Amino acid sequence: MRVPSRAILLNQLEAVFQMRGYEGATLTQLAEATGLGKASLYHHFPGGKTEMAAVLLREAVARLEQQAFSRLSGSQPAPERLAQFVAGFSDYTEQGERNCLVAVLAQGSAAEIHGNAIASQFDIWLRRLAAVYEETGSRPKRARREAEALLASLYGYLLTTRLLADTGHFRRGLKRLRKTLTD
Amino acid sequence: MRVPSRAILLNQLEAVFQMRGYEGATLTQLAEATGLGKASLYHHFPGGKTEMAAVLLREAVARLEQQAFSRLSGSQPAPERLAQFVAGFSDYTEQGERNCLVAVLAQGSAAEIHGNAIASQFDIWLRRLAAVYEETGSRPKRARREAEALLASLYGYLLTTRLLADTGHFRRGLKRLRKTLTD
DNA sequence: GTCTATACACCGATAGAC
DNA sequence: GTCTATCGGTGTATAGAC
Repeated sequence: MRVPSRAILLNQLEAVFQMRGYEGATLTQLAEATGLGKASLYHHFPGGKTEMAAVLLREAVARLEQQAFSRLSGSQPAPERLAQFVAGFSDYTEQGERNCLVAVLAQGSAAEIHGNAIASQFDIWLRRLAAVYEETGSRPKRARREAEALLASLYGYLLTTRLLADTGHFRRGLKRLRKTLTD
Repeated sequence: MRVPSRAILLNQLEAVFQMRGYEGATLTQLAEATGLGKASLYHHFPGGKTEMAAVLLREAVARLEQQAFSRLSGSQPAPERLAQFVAGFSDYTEQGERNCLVAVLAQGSAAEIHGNAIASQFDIWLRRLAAVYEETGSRPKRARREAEALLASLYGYLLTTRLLADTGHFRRGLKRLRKTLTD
């Protein structure tokens, strides 16, 4: 396998933060998940947990962009692009199996560091979604509300899937959501 | 003041758990928020953080029942009752200012203790919501999906409101949601 | 680049005086 | 019912050998 080992390492670390949250992820758990010793983690991330979270956050935003939001700019009709975006979001979360790190890092003490960056990133995303809704004929204000409703639904399904401990809930919910978008 | 001081104490503790999460809420912070010493907290909750979380969870479920779900059983038309339920949920979260403790305790290490109870409680809530949707003419399967979509939207708005750091987002979203229910 | 061993702060929790 | 003082354990982080 010629997969950059750095990517594997980041994926393993991300899994711990997703499951335990920022405060809940201890260096012992992060070390176990990666198969490295604590000191070795500090070789890769001299800044410790703080740096890990910062790197993983940038990485998560980039992946969301690539897998979901990039599908908003295409040649298909606007509703079809929105449905593709929802499908991309599902891919990003691995069909609801994994949480979104952006949401994870917006809570607790991590929010004090990353809160502003996350808030402005979400506003950018909402503008892009709203622009697509405007193509469907909605006026700016209404388009913004529709964009907000869509993101709330996506993150809502992601959250309630955890509350219900059932990823089938996520898959069915997003399927339904895609259908309402293309009707 | 003739307000039961126990209620004030619980409210102060709940605020810390809501803002910092279960792991993030330290005894030092809990003590500071209540104006008590750590040892005094152990007088009220001999089981420590574990007991606080358990008591607060029961209390939160009871308040959700009282403020939101109880409005599903009334004499008005089903859509109107659903809108009332949404309004009650808004009250419960103080218009998005405060997070839902049930959602907070479904994450990290607290999930290992309370996860099962939370999952079955949410299933009960979904059944009650689905029953109301059935009154509007939806078949059981569809009613269940509509119930899931409604809860996902509510908790989604609560989450994205935190991501955006803007409670106006929550108020507008729920207003919009109520409107779609009664149309 | 990985390890063992360790430093030191803070965590949850308890003892015991008042 | 509240406090101060303190315990043992674990958290993050570092030193230094290999």
